[in-house]
Amino acid sequence: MTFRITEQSYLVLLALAEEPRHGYGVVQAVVELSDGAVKLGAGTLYGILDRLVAAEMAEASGELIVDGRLRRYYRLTEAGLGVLSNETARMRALARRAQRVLGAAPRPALGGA
Amino acid sequence: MTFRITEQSYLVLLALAEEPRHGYGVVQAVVELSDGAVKLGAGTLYGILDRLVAAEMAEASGELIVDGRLRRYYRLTEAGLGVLSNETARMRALARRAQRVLGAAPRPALGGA
DNA sequence: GTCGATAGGTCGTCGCGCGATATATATCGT
DNA sequence: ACGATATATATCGCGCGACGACCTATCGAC
Repeated sequence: MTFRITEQSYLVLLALAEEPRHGYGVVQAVVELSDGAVKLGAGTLYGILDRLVAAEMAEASGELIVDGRLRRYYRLTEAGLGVLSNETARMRALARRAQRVLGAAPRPALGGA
Repeated sequence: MTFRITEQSYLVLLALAEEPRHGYGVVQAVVELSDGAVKLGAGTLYGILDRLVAAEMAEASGELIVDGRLRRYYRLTEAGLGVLSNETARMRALARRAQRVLGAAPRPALGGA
C-alpha cells in the first residue's frame, strides 16, 4: 500500500516530523516550510492525510478541543520517518547535482544555433 | 501557459540544462541524474517535452540522423533555465530545513538530548 | 449581522504519470 | 534465419493525485 511521494505529500511528512499537527496546522506549516510556495487546499490536504494513514506513514494522534473547535491530530510513524529520510537524502543529492550543472552551464541560449 | 513542476519535469529540465538532448537521451540522462530512481516511460517523456515546449521552457533544436535513426533534439530556453534555477534554490532550501528537522528529532526512542 | 480566520470534511474536475502499443532500424546471440 | 535487446519516435487510455468549490460550525472583530 504505497503511493507516489510528491512535493505536497513530502511537505506534509516534513510538517508532521516537526511535531504532531492537526489538519489546519499542517496547512500552515507547509506554507511556512515552503516559503509560501505551496498552499494546500482542503481536498489536497485530506487526500494526502488519508493516503498517508493508509500507507501507515502517519497515524491519528488524538483529538483536542481548543476554543470550542475540534482538532484532529496526526503524527508520523517510523515508516513515515524512514520515507521522509530517504526522500530527503535523494533531494539533497539531486540539489547538489543541479547546483553543479547550473554553475557549469548557466547560458543555454548562447550562440543561437 | 504554465504547469506544475514535478520531480519528473524537473529532471527533464535538468537533463536539458546539461546539454541539448533528444528524447531517448533525456530518458537516459534522467536515470543517471536520479541514480536509477526515475525511469521515464514514453508517455511521460513526450508529455513533459510537449508541455515544456508549450510553456516555452524548452524548444526544438534540430534533428539528426545517427545510425539510420532520427533524433529530435531539444534545448532549454532562458525561461526554462530560470525556472530550473528557482526550483533548485527552493529545493536546496527545503533540503536544508528537512535536514535540520531530521537531525533534531529523528529518533524519539534514542537517548534524549 | 456579516466578514475573516480557524477547523473539519466531501465532491468533481483535470492535470500528469505511466504502461501498453505501434513503427522502424541496428546489433547480438543462437 | 530468427528472436531478443537496444535505440528512437509517437499516441492512447487508465488511474492517481492536486485542487478549487462547496458545506458545516465556532469565535473574534467590525
